Amino acid sequence: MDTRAQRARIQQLASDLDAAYGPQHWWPAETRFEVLLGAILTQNTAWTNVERALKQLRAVVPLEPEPILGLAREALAEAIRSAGYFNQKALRIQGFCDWFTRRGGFAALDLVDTASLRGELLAQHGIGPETADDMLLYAFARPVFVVDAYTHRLLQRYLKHPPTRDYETVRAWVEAAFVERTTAAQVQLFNELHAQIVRHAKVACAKRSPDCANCALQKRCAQQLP
DNA sequence: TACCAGGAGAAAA
DNA sequence: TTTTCTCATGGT
Repeated sequence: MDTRAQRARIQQLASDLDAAYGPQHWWPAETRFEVLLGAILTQNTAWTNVERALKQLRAVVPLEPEPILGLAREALAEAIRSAGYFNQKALRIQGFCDWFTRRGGFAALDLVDTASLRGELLAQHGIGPETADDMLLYAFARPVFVVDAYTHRLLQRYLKHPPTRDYETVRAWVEAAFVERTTAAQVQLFNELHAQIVRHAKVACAKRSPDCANCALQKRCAQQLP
């Protein structure tokens, strides 16, 4: 599939998902900093368990970097137990909070260009590409598309012959398909597109099931995988 | 009981 | 460089 056709197909996919599911109102959080916390807590974890962890943590300290840094590592881990991987995530959250405060918080980070900020986020222990892009898109309103396991699965079905599952390559495909839009429009579109892909994975193209009978994208989906 | 969930890092091959 | 292992709770 040539680049132009691929772009058109990704644009069609975004249009189909938007028609099928509409606005998803992501990211569910009361503050921008909660988005950052949630991005770490949700790593390989169902969101319902993240909500429990955030509720428990909020009962212990305000969801802000300094109070969280003031907690003992064990106390933080216990508070976020329900999100799973609690020892790892406690370490990651406090490391991230330390960087965030040293860097001057949102006031300073909002002034950093997107590529540099992404590099800084990826340099933090426990912040991989998906988590960094969650943060960039949903907390910093940067025009970055978040690739997840659902995205790989959906594009495999939708693009017929995807040449790669490489994170950066897939991210570049999707971002390139909307490069002519304004930054604000890209942020809005990537916000909904990622959320709608997650929504779609949950309600229709369930897991690895090859059955697309109830799929909202059935008409144009190239699925029909063996 | 087994599998999966809004991953990432370290170790092994 | 690529693959495999580990981390861990809660829902289905």
